[in-house]
Amino acid sequence: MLAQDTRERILETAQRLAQQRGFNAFSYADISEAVGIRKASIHYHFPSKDDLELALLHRYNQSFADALAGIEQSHAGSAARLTAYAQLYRGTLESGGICLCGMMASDIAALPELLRAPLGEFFTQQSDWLAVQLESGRRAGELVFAGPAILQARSVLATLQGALMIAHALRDVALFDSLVNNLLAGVGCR
Amino acid sequence: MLAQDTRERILETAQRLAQQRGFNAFSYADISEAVGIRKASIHYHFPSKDDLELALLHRYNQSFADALAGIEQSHAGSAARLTAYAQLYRGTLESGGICLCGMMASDIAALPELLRAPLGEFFTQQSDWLAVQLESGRRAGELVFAGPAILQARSVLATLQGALMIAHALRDVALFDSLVNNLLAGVGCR
DNA sequence: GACAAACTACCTTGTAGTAGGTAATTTTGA
DNA sequence: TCAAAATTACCTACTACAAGGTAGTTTGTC
Repeated sequence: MLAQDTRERILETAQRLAQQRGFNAFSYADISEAVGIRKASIHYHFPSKDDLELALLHRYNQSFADALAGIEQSHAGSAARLTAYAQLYRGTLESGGICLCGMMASDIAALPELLRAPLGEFFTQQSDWLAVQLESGRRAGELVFAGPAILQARSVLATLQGALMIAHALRDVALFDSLVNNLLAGVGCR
Repeated sequence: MLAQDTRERILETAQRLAQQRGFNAFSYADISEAVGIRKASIHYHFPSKDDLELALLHRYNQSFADALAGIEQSHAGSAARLTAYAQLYRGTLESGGICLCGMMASDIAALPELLRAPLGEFFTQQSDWLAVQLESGRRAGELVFAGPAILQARSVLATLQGALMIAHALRDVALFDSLVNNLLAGVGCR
């Protein structure tokens, strides 16, 4: 088995566990069992848990950047793009977790300081992208909302994160869907 | 010292730590140090951590019920009541934490099953109260929004929880304030 | 032979929880 | 009424276990 393969499987497992349970509720032993290697071998790839968590965040930011680019390529209108964006979150909900960065935001006070920067980047990245979509949608007459697009973007992000968290706790995907519908209707999506 | 006193101080400390760090990031040792009694004495009041966490949730639900009654008594209009409601969350943010139930929602998969019911009650309690305020505000011509009040109420709750979480992670109270302003403006509050 | 990637075997610390004891207070019954 | 019995609220000292992490070794591949 290739090294990159194992490294990737460790990251995948760690991400899944972190999104499902939280950053202080998964262990090297959990990963070890799921991946099928010994605990010490994980330390070979990620010497400390801090290293693993940092890699997790960077990977997540990158995968979201890719997903945003994918949405822009496959969806033309702003309304369609926002809808597709919400589906990204719905996916994590269906696999039993919340947004990795939402989870990290909750757990931040119990995590190493060096995770703050990439976490901040995530929220900035998402808000900025949403603001671009909202603004261009408004200019095209496709969307309707008041005030600065960046403020509306942050509000959309907060609502999605909150909806994800609540729907996760109540194990109610339909609740998430209805909140997303309401949210999109609020910016003029038909 | 009275027993009720010690019990209460344990609960206060545990709540603060849970809101700041999360349910899997505070220990009996942490509480022991803060309260000034031995670890074993906490087990006298709360035999298991499950017992403590359950008591924490019940206490939180009760304190929120009291707070809602207080708002109804001290604030007349729906807009004023919604504003006061948002300030409840702002308080926890300023003391370095998020909503206890928001934190528990994130951590739910790593927590005992018996906490699900009281957690669900919290979200129902809050949504229902918000729906009453929204509906009566709309009838009085004080508020403006489309669709069922209960859906709008859940949306408001999700946004507040999400805003709290993000502002907590970024340590940015001003961000929370701007999101609250935007949220209230969205239902027609002036 | 050199290196990467895994292994076994261990260490230290921190975790919830238990056993048993003690001093002070409260309850009980002749 | 007042001593015996029970209860409360704490303590010291411990257990069992799981956590992250380390040292040194083996295995397989260029």
